[in-house]
Amino acid sequence: MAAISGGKTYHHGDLRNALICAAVDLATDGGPERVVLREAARRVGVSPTAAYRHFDGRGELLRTVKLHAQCRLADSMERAAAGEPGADDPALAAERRLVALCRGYVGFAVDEPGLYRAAFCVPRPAEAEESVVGRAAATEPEIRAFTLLREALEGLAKVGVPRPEGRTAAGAAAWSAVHGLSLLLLDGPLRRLPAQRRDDVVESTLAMVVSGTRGL
Amino acid sequence: MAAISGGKTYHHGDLRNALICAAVDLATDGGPERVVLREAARRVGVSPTAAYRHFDGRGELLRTVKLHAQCRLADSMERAAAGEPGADDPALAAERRLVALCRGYVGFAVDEPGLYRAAFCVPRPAEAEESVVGRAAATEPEIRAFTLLREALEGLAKVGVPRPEGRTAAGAAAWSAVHGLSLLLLDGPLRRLPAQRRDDVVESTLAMVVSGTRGL
DNA sequence: TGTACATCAGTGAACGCGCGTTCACTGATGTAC
DNA sequence: TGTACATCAGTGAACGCGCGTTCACTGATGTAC
Repeated sequence: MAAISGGKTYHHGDLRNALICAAVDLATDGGPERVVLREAARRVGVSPTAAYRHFDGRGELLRTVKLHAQCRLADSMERAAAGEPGADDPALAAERRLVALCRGYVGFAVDEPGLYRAAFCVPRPAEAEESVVGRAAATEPEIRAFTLLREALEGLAKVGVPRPEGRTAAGAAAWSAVHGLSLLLLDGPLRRLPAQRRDDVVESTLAMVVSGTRGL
Repeated sequence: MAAISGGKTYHHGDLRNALICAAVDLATDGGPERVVLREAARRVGVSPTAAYRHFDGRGELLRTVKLHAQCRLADSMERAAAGEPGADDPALAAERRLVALCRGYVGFAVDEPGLYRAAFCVPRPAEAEESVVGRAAATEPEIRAFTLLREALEGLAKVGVPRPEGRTAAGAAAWSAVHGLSLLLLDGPLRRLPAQRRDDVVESTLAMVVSGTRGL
């Protein structure tokens, strides 16, 4: 039942959440591979063993961080879209929303590189193979970031822009563009671009997405 | 001087290259983090220490693999472009070349995921920080894959398609699209797409690139 | 209200692992006289 | 052509590190009577 409220409760009170927070911090400054069970426990001031009361092991801790990071990414997108002024022309409004979502996506990647990478990290081999057997090929829930992009494109479709048959693919294309851009900016050869040039590249890419999906 | 020729020469004959090959093999099936100095030495049948005659350490070995992977990527792009039939209309020819290069890019990523990831791996923190001081902010050589894309866009420009001021940015945008697409297909949520659907997504993305850069 | 007991959430020490790297060394090769 | 020696390319054992995980345990909490 665990009274969730603050302070030092009896044992620890909320160790699971404390560990998640520590692990998220680790990911924030160092990416997913920095998420280390022992270090998380250390930061919370607890023995490594204690973590096993709350998680199956390192894998589950990391998976939790990954989900958290995905939420944060989607939040950033929605925040960016919420700040966008509407427009009388619904097609223009839909286009603006799409662009804003993309800007929120790339913005999150640039501001929180570690978390961003965690959102897309991939479990180590052993686990991945077996889990397909174990969980009957569990279909992973669609990432909200992608849902947002897809819906924005559907909004465009309503006012007649992208043709229905290409719509899912258009979503994937748009996603590819912002995802690739983000990674080139973070880890890739665009890493050292000064902020001004970076914004240019971001805007060009978004222009490509908008005018490019118009044709699909 | 080392007579490079085959067989077991005196000491080893060509240990440096043998280690590189082993390390490339490791990267090929496991990505950059699988590149482990001890394992490379083991595969060649040599003590780990021997590697230090030829490399500064693990970092240098990995950097060598990375360069190799980048070359392979560019080769794949050029091969794809070479197979493309020309066209009477130079604008069409230029567009086809761009698309072929992109197809070669994504094709390499899909066929050689480990190497592809190695081509874009990023050195561990400590090294990165210090090397900037040590090598006076050495500008890394431009990746040939990007040069190819940029030149293809310049080809398009000659026949009047993208406007000059946006050309570099257009290159980055195109690169972003194929890079992001590749990673979503490899590690990301598009990982489990059946081959047919995957091709659809690839073609849509390429269509977005072409029609999208036309407007820049 | 008080006591006995089950349960839950932690501890601390230890395991085995594989890594990168360093040490003092040895044995093969090539070179000068 | 033969010998002494420098150099080069390897060996083998060891270091320290930090990790994930398991073990038998202890101490605090909540519950039944």
